[in-house]
Parts: sequence; C-alpha cells; structure tokens
Amino acid sequence: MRASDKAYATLRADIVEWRLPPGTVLAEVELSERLGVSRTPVREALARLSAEGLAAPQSGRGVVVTEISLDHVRELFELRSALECRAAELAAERGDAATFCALHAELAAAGDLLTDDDPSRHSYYELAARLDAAIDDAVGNAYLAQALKSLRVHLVRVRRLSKDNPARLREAAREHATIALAIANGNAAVASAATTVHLDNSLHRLLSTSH
Amino acid sequence: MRASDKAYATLRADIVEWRLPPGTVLAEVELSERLGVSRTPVREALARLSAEGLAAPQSGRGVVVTEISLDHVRELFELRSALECRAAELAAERGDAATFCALHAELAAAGDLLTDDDPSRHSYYELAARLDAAIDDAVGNAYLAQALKSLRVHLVRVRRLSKDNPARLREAAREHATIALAIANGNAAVASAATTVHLDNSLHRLLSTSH
DNA sequence: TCCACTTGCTTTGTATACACTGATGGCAGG
DNA sequence: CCTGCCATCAGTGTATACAAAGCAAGTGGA
Repeated sequence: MRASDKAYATLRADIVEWRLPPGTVLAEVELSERLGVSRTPVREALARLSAEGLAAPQSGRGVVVTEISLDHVRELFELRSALECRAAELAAERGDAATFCALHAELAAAGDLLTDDDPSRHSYYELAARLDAAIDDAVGNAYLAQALKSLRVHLVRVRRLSKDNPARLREAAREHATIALAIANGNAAVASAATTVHLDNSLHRLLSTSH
Repeated sequence: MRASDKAYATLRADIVEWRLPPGTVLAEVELSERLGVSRTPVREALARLSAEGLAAPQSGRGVVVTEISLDHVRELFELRSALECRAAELAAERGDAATFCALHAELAAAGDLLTDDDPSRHSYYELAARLDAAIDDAVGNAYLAQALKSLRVHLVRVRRLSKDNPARLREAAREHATIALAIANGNAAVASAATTVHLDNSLHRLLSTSH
C-alpha cells in the first residue's frame, strides 16, 4: 500500500471515529512526523479529505477538520433522502427478487442479532451495509453509487453523535426489512415511501438522542 | 493564484471542452513541461480531477481522461433527476416568490435571446445557470449544492456531445420557465414534475442528436 | 498608553533528486 | 514459430530542500 493511502486511511478513520474532533488543525509537518511518512503523501491525503468535505483549508492555518452541527445533519439527511429514495425506486424496478427476499428474511430476524452483547452493533451495521450494497448493485448506476458513497462517509461520522439503543435499532431493522420487501416485490412507490419513512424516523432518533 | 490551481483550471477546461478527449493519457512530466510548473502542482491537479471523476488512474500508465458514453449520459441523468427534482421541491417550499417570478419572466422571453446570432448560446446558458444558482440558494443545503455542483461538471462535458439547435433551446427555455413559475407559486409537486419532464426531454434530445 | 511598523517564526507552496514498480521489447530455448 | 524469461526504461511515488506568505509579538515613536 502506498504511503499516501496509509496516511489517508488513518486520518479518515481518525476523523469519522471522532479521535480528531471538528476544528482540529491538521498541520502537515506534525502529521508527517506522527504517521512516519514525508509531507508529500500527507499533502495528498489532506487534499482527498478536503475534496470529501471531511476537512477544509483555512487561510493561513492549514486545513482543519470540518464542523458537523445538527443543522448539518438535517441537510445531510435531505440529500440522503433524495438519493436513497430514488435508489430504492430504481432497485425495485431492476433488482433481483430473490436477493432482496433473502435480505428481507435476514432483516426480519435481525432482532436476534441485537440481543447478544455486541456493544459496537457490528453485526447489525454489517447487515445494513449489505442491503445498501445490494441496492447499489441493483441500480447499476456508477454516478449515483459514487454520490451515495461520498454521502455515507459523513453518515458514519454522524452516527457517533448519538447513542444507539437496542430498541431503536430493532425498529430500524424492521424499517429496513420493509424496504427490502418492497424492492423484492418490484414495488417502486412503496420502496420509496418506506425509505422516506425510515429516514425521517432515523433523523428524529438522531436529533432527540444527541447531546 | 497558486500554480496547482492554475494547472487544475487549465486541465479541467481542456477536458470539458473536449480539447483533451476521453482516453488521453495525462502524464505528469509532459504536463509539467507544457503548463510550465513542476510535477508537484500537476499531481495535485490530477488528484482533484480523479476525485471529480473527470480522470481516473490507470495501472502503470498514470491517469487518463475518463470515457463518456451514451450509457454514462443515461446514468448521469438518473442522478440529475434525483437531485434536481428534490432541489426544485425544496426551492418551492423555501424560495422567495419574487426572485423566481423575475426568472420566470426572463425565461419566458428567452426566445429573443436565441434569435440573434450568438453561436455559443452564451446568453441562454448564462440564464439557465442563474436559475440553477437561485434554486441552490433557495434550498440552502450545502451538501445538496455540492452534489449538484460536481454533477454539473459532467453535464457541461456532455453538452458538447450534441449540437443544440435554436428550436430545441427555445423549447428548453419554456420548460425552465414552467419550473420557475411552479417554484414562484410554492407548488412543490408541480416543480418536481416539471423538472422530471424537462430532464426527460433533455435526455431524449441529447440521445437523438448525438453522433 | 496606544498605535504602527518591523522583524522573526511558523506553515504552506513549489521544485528537484532519487527510488521503486510495472510495462514492454528482445532474446534464447524449446 | 511460439513461449517464457530477463533487461531496460518510462513513469510514478516519496523525500527533502528551498521559497514565499501569513501571523504574532515585540519595540519604537507619538
């Protein structure tokens, strides 16, 4: 792996995991020393982070980690709704019924995943990511997939804003199951509507439990 | 202006204007000589172009200008539809009626702009860009605006695929006027529907007149 | 005491040298 | 004649040195 990739991956993880909180100054020399690479790959990593919107150059002080307020979350979910609703519609029109039937079954049984003591909820988030991937694949649109991918970076970061309790996640799993079923049935209108409902619930969950 | 900005602006313009056609190899040393800067700012410019999707790194050969086929155009318009329909809805809910009334009047009279001999149709495209900017402003969503901005780069590039005759542009202007009116009236459903119609027509225009 | 100028330092922006990787062409062996 | 290996090389990846710009602090004068 290239040094610039390593620097990028490290910094990106540090930002989305809130180890580097918003406002942190990302100085090139300091980072190059801490990461054990020279300034050149660090610069490349910072440029990529700036392009993604995780960091932003500030006059004179170098680049800093971008803020993420509740207003940002609302804006983020507005974009998310536009993209995911359309993606769900297109997946319903083009997707393979068997694939989404299987995902529906898994999601319907996801309550079990959340009873055992997995503090990071890894198994649930992995399943949700599989549904996202299946939708992306069914849609078969590289530009839409790219837009969703760059959006999800920010969503992972937002996730750390709120504490997710098991009851909420079970509710979310049921909503995901509804979406998967609508896609399996080839019903675009329902898929879009279910996505709208899910995102609205998710946003309110987030806003009510964040500090 | 920084050397890297200059290199980026030059290369980006060269790509969207088709002076650098798809498949062109963007070698760092050759570009640094041609643009009169060193390899470092050229690398930065190439990284930005790759992030935008105008170029893509290819194993061994460096980065090349990305292809743009009719299938890509269809995918692009799918994403465009998702973003612009939602943007039109939100603008209808939040926008200032007077602003869009004025734009509607200008667009309704845009037929006159297209009768005089402006071969590049600059005045019309400038007006359409003003409508886009007004919508972005009314929506007030930085993430949605960013997504639309990165989309429009590709759309400008696609525009060169087809030859735009005055009759088509007058038709497009009427469609734009309809959208502006719906937003001015605060009618989100109509704004979204008019956008859908406009984009469908635009896509078919493009596909039928391209070589 | 306050304002302005200067000086020095910190930090980024650019250039260049070197190392390493992947591709390509030729040559030898089968 | 075909195939596989090796050498060469083009080109990127990284490091470091140097230049320029911005900011802050300190000092001098009013």
